[in-house]
Amino acid sequence: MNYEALPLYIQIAQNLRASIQQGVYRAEEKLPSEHQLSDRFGVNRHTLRRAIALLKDEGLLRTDKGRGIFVATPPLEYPIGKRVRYNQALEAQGKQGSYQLLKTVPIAAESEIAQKLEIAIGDPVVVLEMLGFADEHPLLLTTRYFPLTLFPDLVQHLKSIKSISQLMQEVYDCEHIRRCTDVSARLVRPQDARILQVALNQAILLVESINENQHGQVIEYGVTRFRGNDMKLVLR
Amino acid sequence: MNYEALPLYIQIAQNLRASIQQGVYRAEEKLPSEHQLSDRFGVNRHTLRRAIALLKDEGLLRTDKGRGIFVATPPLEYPIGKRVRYNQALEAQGKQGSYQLLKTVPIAAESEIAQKLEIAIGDPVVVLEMLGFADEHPLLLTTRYFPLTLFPDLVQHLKSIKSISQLMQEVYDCEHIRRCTDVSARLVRPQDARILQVALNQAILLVESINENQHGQVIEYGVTRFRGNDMKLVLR
DNA sequence: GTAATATAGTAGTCTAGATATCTATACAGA
DNA sequence: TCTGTATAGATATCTAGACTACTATATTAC
Repeated sequence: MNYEALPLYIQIAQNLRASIQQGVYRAEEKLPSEHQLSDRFGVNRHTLRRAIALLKDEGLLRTDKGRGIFVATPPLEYPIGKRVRYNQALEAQGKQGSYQLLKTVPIAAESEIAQKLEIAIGDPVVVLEMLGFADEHPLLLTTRYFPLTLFPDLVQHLKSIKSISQLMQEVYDCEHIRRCTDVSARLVRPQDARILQVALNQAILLVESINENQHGQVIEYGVTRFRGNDMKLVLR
Repeated sequence: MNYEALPLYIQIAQNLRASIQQGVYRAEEKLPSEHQLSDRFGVNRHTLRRAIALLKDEGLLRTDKGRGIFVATPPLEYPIGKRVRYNQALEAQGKQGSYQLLKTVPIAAESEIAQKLEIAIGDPVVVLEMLGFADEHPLLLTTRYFPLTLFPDLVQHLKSIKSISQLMQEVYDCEHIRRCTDVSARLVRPQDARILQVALNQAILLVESINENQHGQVIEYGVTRFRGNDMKLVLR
């Protein structure tokens, strides 16, 4: 029996992962091109690409079309405020924390998002990815979708305003009401594990929520991953 | 500008996603083989596989090497409301709920249990361990503590009655109302994994609940472990 | 009848190559 | 100086085919 016969693309991913962790390639540094790397490992370019895909999934690498493969920077870049009520779960416990905005991407709604937000497919939506802290420790990672038709210039406002709830209230005169919340348990995804600073093979709480305003319009669809051991949702 | 020029593998994923949501393929049903699907969509097998990979990532599909592509079973929904009705929730989704009583042990309450049940240390309590099924598949494992002072002869009645809620209602004239529910995520314990028939290193939902009767007396403290992938708590 | 074996069908891996699309740069022309 | 264009190099997508490993089933041997 050949115990070491892991697929090549996994072996290559392990090799590159080690190189990055050992500092052979530093943050934001450009790796050799796919062509060079596939030559170096003696595999086909497609096999190498599969290894790169794994590492992208883990959040270790990032690829820019036409530019190259880069080591991803650990996400500690755009803090936009402190002491924000970033979700009902923390509010329910009267806890507050801080968060960092990791990503702000405008997209066109594909079918699932459109359905959740009750808008048409293709309508403009902004995706936020936020990392929430409690006592300086990463606690949750949330991906939130807001319809841009209801909130024009949301991306602009995000740069200057501290709290999403506050922004909703003050700029758009919009309440932030929970319509529906689904809770399940999952194993942490590799890319989330790094950001949440938990080991692989840890359990997380997966909370899916839909929020609406005072007129019953859906204003947000969000998926939050809580560190399962640290977090206990309390329902009363 | 070509706005519709999404990559083929994304279009195919959307197509299949819609088919699943529309019930063209039902839970646990086998999809056509990769060969057949790539023929149908008129693309290469690799392109199709990429679409399948997307849907596997979303948890919509599952592939078994040598067998085929299958629609993953969507998680059961478990509404959390005031009343506690385990079987009704399942039956609402077309599942037959049933229970197996694994253990019935009368004990004297130690401090934690006494505190949760709001009784004195040493008071008589009965511990139930129950395995809950949905259509013959183990779904949850629950350990429940009932104060025997409120429910004399509970152990006797358990042998003849199927539903705890029903027993409470009919024998003790006692409502079964949710006071407090805590939800977190854990890795399954090895001994639970065997009973729940899940692999080790799987995530489970850990639900801790305290229930009271119509007079505000605590009648139950319970700890339930749900199969995380199969169950979704729904709060509305 | 049962167990071993052959066979067909399935998903997984890997190679090979073509084309598309995006980025950076150099260069020519206004 | 600015702008458009050509070009080289990069990633992204797609096709084609070979081979591996696993599963289910039918067939054969006993």
